[in-house]
Amino acid sequence: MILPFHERLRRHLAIAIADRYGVDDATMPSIVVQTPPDRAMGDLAVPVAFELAKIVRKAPRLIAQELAQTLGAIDGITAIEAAPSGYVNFFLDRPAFLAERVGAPAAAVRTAASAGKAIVEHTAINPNKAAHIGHLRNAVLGDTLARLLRFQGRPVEIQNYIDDTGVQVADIVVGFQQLESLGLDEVQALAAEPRFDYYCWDLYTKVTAWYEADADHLHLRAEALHALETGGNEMADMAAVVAEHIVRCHINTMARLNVGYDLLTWEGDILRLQFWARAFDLLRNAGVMFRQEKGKLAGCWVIQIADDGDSAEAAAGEPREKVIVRSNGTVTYVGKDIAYQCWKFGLLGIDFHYRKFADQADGRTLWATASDASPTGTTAPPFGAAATVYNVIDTRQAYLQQLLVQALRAMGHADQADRSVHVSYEMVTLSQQTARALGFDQIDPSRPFVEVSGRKGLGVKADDLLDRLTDAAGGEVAKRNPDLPREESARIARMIATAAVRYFLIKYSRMKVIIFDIDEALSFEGESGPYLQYAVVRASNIFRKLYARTGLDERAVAAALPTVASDALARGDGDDVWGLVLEAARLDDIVEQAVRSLEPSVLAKYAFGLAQTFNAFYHRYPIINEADRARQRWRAAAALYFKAQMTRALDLMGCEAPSRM
RNA sequence: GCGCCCGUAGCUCAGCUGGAUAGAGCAUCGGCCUUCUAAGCCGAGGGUCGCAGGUUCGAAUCCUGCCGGGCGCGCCA
Repeated sequence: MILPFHERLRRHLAIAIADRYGVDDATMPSIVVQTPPDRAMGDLAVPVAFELAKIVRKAPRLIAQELAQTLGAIDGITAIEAAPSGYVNFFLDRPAFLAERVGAPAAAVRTAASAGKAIVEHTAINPNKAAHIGHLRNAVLGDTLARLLRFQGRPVEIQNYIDDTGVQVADIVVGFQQLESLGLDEVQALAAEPRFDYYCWDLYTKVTAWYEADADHLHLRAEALHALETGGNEMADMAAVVAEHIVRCHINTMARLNVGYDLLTWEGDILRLQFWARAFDLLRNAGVMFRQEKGKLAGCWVIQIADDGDSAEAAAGEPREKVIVRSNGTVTYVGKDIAYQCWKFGLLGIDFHYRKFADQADGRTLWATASDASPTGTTAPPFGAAATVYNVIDTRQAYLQQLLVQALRAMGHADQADRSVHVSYEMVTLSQQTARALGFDQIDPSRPFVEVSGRKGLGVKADDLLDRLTDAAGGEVAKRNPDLPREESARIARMIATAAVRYFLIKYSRMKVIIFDIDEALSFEGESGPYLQYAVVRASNIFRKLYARTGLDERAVAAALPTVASDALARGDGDDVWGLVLEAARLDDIVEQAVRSLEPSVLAKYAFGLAQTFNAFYHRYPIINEADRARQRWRAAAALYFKAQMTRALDLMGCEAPSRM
């Protein structure tokens, strides 16, 4: 909508209410604009008469009637009716509304860019094994959020944190050395092979079992971890090889889902560039962090936790403290995270060096942090220093994220604390059936689901899932479109697989545990990504034929509309056609709502409903064979508008609309 | 023990800042392919919105307390 229609309506109503009832700004009830359940009732509905009933001491029905009279003519609105129930209902000027939108460029940018840059951090998979469906939920949520923000005109920077110096990578190094007896060169050669991430997936499982078999083995992990943090040794070199190659595997997997990034932030660089030392000073000088001298945490640097609940410590009369620097001088995960978060807001006063990491399919360059200045002299765009930071991390880390915000606030950065958003979401688990199908027999049948575990190798690998979906989609495409060149058919199969996965992971609200069932995920019917794509394909087919037959093109359809009178959109007969138009017009509001609630599922549900509306329209109102030219044009215009809006919705979900399927 | 999340149809889930008869997909049953691709459409059955109170003209939605399930609370990340 060019000028938010609801806002204009609210203003008119506020004036009318003030005029008629003498209600001033202070007592003015909030005016909610909603959609009536039935198109015949109206296009917009306002229940404000219920609120006013209290103030004015009159029946809502009467108030609604009086408001409808008082309002008078409003541009773009053809009728105002007071429903017996007490609602005030508005009818839009249907032909004008549609004519204005058909063929119009992408929806208007609403949020001013002045809101500042947003950083969205997502994915952050430990670079020691293949990505699984749990990781996909994170990436898809983050990527969709980034697209939604960009749609609103917000500058967005997508970062992917790479924990290349953590225990998980250390475990793989231990595995190579202890279990496979491989040296650096051999690992290097192995890493260059395809599916290195799959190889490590299995190795990781073996190492875990090896630790469990003998607890003495664990000291080797500690050794490796220390070597990784120190750097400049064979273990660290091997870890670097592993991490670099696994990250490339992850990037390729994500690219299959149209997920891309702007920057990879390597933990190793945070360590080498002394980001932590800087954050340490800031925390200490602000008095947030101090050295504990007594008790069991003696020798640690800790921060006190604002804890209103009663933890074991609080019950014992001890203040709750979180260790930031261990007594052996190493920094914890929380410490590194605080440093990173500070850098994201530009509070550290120092920056990374950068290197080009890869070129991505959409043309964007993927950069990575570096510890040394680039010898080639390529200059990277400015990174960090955001106004808002969205961290997409599962809900199990809610406590840590809360801590991070507390630390920022305690350091005196209340503003940044307020703009640190934890986009939390529930985990992806496996259905009993799917876990069994994967060959896991040690499953407790009394539990509602089976938790995915990278350590145990229990999970559906992302690439396996995508392969299966692509195969299935390819078969369907070939069956329906035997004349399609193989290459084209493969391209479409990929689009369908992507949409199937992305939609599946987006349709649940964030705080719902997804119990992944392979058969359900493989379905292309009903509420699924392919269903949405199919609706667009049907619309495309209409226009391919219509243009060929009539010589009209999109422009001609749009241009001819304002002069064509028809009951195709009239109240009564035209309700269905108009219903499609109005539904398609809601995209902007939906995006707004999805961002406000950080809930991409809102967009998914809307898109599905819109596709359903179109499919019903499609079956009832023929276009090509419609003899009445005026009707044909208005219907074509409605379908055209649907196609444009649905394509935008798909794009926001990271999905493409195939030409055929 | 404390904190957070979930509880709506047989199953999986929507239900926007409280508002017009509680919706969808899957599953079941019954229709629709000489007419824009049936990955579709139309119809039927199926719900004490976990339970009990409270606020309100009005509660699936807000508040309180229970019940059931999940997760988190480390010198791990």
